[in-house]
Amino acid sequence: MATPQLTKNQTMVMDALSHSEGPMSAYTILDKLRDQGFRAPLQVYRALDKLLEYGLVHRLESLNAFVACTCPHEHEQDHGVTAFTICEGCGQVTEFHDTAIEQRLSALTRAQNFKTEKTTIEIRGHCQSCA
Amino acid sequence: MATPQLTKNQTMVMDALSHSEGPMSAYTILDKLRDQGFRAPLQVYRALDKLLEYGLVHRLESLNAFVACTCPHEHEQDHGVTAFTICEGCGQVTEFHDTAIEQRLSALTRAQNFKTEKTTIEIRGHCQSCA
DNA sequence: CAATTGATGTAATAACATTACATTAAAACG
DNA sequence: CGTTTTAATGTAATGTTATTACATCAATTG
Ligand SMILES: [Zn+2]
Ligand SMILES: [Zn+2]
Ligand SMILES: [Zn+2]
Ligand SMILES: [Zn+2]
Repeated sequence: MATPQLTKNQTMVMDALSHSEGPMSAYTILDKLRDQGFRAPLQVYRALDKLLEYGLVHRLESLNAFVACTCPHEHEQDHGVTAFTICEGCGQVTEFHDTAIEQRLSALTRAQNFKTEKTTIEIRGHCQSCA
Repeated sequence: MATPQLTKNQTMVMDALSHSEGPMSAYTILDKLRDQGFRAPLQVYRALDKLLEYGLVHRLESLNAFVACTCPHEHEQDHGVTAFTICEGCGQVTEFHDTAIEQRLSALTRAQNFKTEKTTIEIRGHCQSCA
């Protein structure tokens, strides 16, 4: 699915995430955008839903927060299994992809006849600077 | 860390999870235990904190819910990386462990000098029956 | 027994997310 | 162009998940 032109609200949320150092919760995004006219959580959640659908943003399940995708390649379609390291010290999030992991998980789920739709891999710990 | 004797509240929460078909949210557990004297969320959350610490229970980040550990071996200590398949259809959760995944993740995090404390792997999709 | 530590009870509040309904903007079509 | 349809937005209310604060009680320790 090619990414369509973003709407006004989608663009504002995307910009907020892109310019952020780390992940932000929906309510943090809302606060950042209040002086640009945002009033209600739903404005953020609706924009996030689309951005997630387009693959421009990822949700971090263990933080209830969102980050802009840092994949180098374009977001034309699904970019396979995405994994993250998340530093408890500085909040830094690093996105990475690994085909070995992907293939191993694929083999394991195939063995139990499980049809995968979405895979979450989040590694909490401390980065080099915060160790 | 050897698992100490469970307290009254911890035992009730553990039993509720053990006898449940699938994962339960903290508030669902609270409702199940109301007629056994539970009144407030904190009674559940405090018990869950301990059960998680002892490795008897796992938290599913993508569901905000909890399941009893189904590991065959005893819970004397950390049982490495735990992964789950979660069926969107019937709610069935399957816990599994794989050293290949564990080693690959270990290599990847070591490469970025990241010190792992907790790893979350959750695979959402449909089980064989619900495919 | 006094002091400390761990567990519990209760209320209030914070943080995260969705439902419902009205309105407006954009796209598709004759 | 005007009509129909679809997508996006605005707003309020509510639902769900989790924590803070403070008082009490029980078990352990010296
Ligand atoms: Zn990405
Ligand atoms: Zn750090
Ligand atoms: Zn387990
Ligand atoms: Zn199923």
